Amino acid sequence: MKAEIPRTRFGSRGRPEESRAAILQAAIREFSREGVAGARTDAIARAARVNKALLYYYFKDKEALYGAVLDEVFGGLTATVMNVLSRDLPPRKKILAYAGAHFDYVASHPSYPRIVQSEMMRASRGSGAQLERVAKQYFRPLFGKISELLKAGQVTGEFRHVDPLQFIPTMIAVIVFYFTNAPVMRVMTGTDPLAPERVAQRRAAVLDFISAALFRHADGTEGESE
Amino acid sequence: MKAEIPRTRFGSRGRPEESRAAILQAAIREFSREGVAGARTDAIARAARVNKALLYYYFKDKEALYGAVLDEVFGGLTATVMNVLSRDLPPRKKILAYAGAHFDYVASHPSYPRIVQSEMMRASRGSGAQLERVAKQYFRPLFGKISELLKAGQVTGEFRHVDPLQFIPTMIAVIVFYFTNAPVMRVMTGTDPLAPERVAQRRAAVLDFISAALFRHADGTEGESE
DNA sequence: ATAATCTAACTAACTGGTTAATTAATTACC
DNA sequence: GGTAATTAATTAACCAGTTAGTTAGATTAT
Repeated sequence: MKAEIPRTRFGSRGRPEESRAAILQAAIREFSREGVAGARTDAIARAARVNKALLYYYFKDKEALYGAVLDEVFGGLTATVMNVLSRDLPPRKKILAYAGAHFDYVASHPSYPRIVQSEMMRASRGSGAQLERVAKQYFRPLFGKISELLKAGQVTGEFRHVDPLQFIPTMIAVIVFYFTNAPVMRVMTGTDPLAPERVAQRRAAVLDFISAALFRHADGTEGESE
Repeated sequence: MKAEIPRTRFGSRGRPEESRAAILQAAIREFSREGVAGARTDAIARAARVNKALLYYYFKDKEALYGAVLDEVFGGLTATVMNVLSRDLPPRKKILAYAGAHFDYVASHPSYPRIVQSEMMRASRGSGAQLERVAKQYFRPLFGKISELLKAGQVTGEFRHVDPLQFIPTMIAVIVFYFTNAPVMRVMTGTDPLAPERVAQRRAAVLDFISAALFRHADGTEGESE
């Protein structure tokens, strides 16, 4: 009756891993575009070319699916970036290598910073569990590594004396903000902020800012707060 | 006889202005906590101690209410900050006064940065209209003023040569990021990032970063990207 | 078989928005 | 000056459309 369907869908009896992966990717896009509350499970299933019930076969519920998305996103980022931080480099080079890698990762995964940002903002109730998990699992080690690096740079005299608790968030802000706010920039400039040359320009500016704010200059200029 | 102008808003029981204001304030809290999609009109009505239908009496629909919230938030911020930027001050003092004012405004309105940030991230479809309006109405003039200021500082030689299109978003990122990410910081440090002394500490760090990144130092150190 | 993978169809709860009625201040009119 | 009409402000109850999540069964590799 309806046996031959040359549809691209890997319907029943396909590669289960592919189904799962398709759901995850679709979920990343949907969550990043609409936010946790705005994301529709139907839309995710449709985008993944899968029946909605399959989401619930692979993931407990919407929140768990979101959790998996967070792991995918933060996992990928920290893997990339921690690798760079483990290399044996002098402090100045290393901090710039880290910032560059972080920037590049974000730049090449346009939906990621939106998810990161919106997760970071989730304060209240139940969501807190997810945030706590993510912060401890991914951010804490990252923070630790970068703190060490800052300390090392201060010991060699290459870096100004900055408080990691202030400087690290600042650095991440500078790296990420451009991408989360691309929509605004698009409206204001009328051009596409994600065009390759614009991104390259931003990259240079970010590294310049970090250098200016962190590196001790030729003369003895200082000026730390605390 | 008394046919004057009792323009003082006649109505019935209750203070209508108070009801409207209560709705707006409740909406600010709800939208900032839950996001646009996550915000529940029932919850807003409950928090404002008002019947839900009254929201729709004062505002066309949820989206219009959200628009009013945006105007409240962005209006308040730009009013404060534009005032500072119009003062007659030397560039260095003025940029720090601006950054300080921006920081203080955000610090004293804890739910505002969340709204700002989540609005900035709304890219796609229908929401675009709202974002475009806000960007043109509030951000554009602010951008213009700060650009002039940067130019003035460069002319007098006090500032490094930076591209406003890069520097302004960076500066705003540094000012705002700490507050949007307070939940994460709370988890990571175990302390309250919004405690007064922590906020004061952050304020100093922000101004320090901006100084380091923008002010030309005693020696001839330069280093701009573009 | 049988166990893993997948789907059509369904439902219970929720959510934005509406409606029709109610209350009280103001005004029109005698 | 009294009172009926008017109008703003407000609410209880409701509805139609969504939405997350379920169920019962189909398909297929081993």
